[in-house]
Amino acid sequence: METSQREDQQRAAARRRKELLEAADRVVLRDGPGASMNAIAAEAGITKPILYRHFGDKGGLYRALAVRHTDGLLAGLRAALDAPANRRDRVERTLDTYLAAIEARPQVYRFLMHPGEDSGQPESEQGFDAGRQSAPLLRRMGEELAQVIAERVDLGTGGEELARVWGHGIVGMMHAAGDWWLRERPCPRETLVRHLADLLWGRLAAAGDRTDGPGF
Amino acid sequence: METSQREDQQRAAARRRKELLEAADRVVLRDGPGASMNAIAAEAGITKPILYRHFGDKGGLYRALAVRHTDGLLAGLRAALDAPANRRDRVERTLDTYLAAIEARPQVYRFLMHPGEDSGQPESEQGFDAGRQSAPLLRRMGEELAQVIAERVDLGTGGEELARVWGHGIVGMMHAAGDWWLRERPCPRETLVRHLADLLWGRLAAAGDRTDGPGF
DNA sequence: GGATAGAGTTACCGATAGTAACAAGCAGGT
DNA sequence: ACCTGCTTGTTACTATCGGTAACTCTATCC
Repeated sequence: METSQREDQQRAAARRRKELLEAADRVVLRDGPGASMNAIAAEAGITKPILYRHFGDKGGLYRALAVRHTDGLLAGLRAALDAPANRRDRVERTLDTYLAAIEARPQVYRFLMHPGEDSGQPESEQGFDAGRQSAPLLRRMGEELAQVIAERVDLGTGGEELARVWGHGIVGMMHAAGDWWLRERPCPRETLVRHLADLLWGRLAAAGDRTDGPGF
Repeated sequence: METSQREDQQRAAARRRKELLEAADRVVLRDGPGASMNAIAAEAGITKPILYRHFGDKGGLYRALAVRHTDGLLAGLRAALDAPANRRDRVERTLDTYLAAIEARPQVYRFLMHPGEDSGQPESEQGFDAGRQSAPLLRRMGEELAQVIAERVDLGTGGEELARVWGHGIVGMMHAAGDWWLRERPCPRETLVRHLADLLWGRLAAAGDRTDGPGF
């Protein structure tokens, strides 16, 4: 059995690429999304042009980095979404999976979602990049959820379009609420999950008007 | 009546600042969020250091720009939110106000929300800035909505916290769905508004499971 | 031994944010 | 008349960053 030279080289390149990505990960998590290509190359023990040979440009590197993390998160969400349970439980578990992920690794979250903000010391403002990572993650999650909704919920005619609207809308709700919650931590995670599920369960429509209060 | 020299100067400075912001607006809307300080200064008929004297740094300029647009949008949303109508109508009108705004001026929207993406020709990737504008707008809208919810909806004890969760969640839903809709335009605006309002009205909870389809 | 291919380096380019340092107009006080 | 102080404006510069061209080194295959 002869592993051809070609195959060997390709495997070596893939391994190298993975090493570079891990180095980039360390730097980005340490220096924030403003990490420079020079810094990443130095962390990997090499120099810039090699990074460019592997990833094309900075966007390519950051995209590869984002895909790594995004895939991990999406796998978890898919599991929660497809679990054998009633709908309310599935929704709560999915919300909780997402929130637990961003709670556990806020640095990664900020890299994926808020690539414009430094995470560490108040460094110079310039040079951050890869702003376009957040939208793809949100969009991928939205499409994923839309598909699950369309598959498992009976929405009648035109349900496919409705499912997509809801998929993106629910993901956006989860994202914005999670972002706010991560910043202010106003309540424990389960509470947030319950509140959001309540919202999706129509509690806003069911609640009565307030008639008390000053002036009424 | 002596207008003191000091007051005159301050008014002149404010007027100048407004002119500069208008020039910056034109450039940003033409060149996308990657507009350089040099380009903005040239459009205003001056040179860079003056911009820096007025706005401190690029973030300051972009922040001032964002505040301008954000205030306009928020005023419209407040009006729709406080209109004398039943809750469903208010919700639909608010959603429609937001979506109409981003539909009418997508360039402004992209500047506020996706500062990382060029809008025009595929220019060089570097130099965009002011990534942190989108979060403040979303947060301000979330807090605004939370306040209206807390004021007008009876949510029982702990309602204030619930209102904030919902405020941010609903704003995120609106934002993500709007972003997706603006990109793909899969349906007319009224349809999107109705779908989102239906989601908030608990139609997801009320719908039955699908039992048809291949394999079941 | 000599050609070939990849990994790696140095040294550079062009653009950008941001900053001195300096010049010109214009008030008011002496 | 002259100086002082303030604002507006300029030119010319620095530092940094993304990205690239051209070169070297090493190992492998013929």
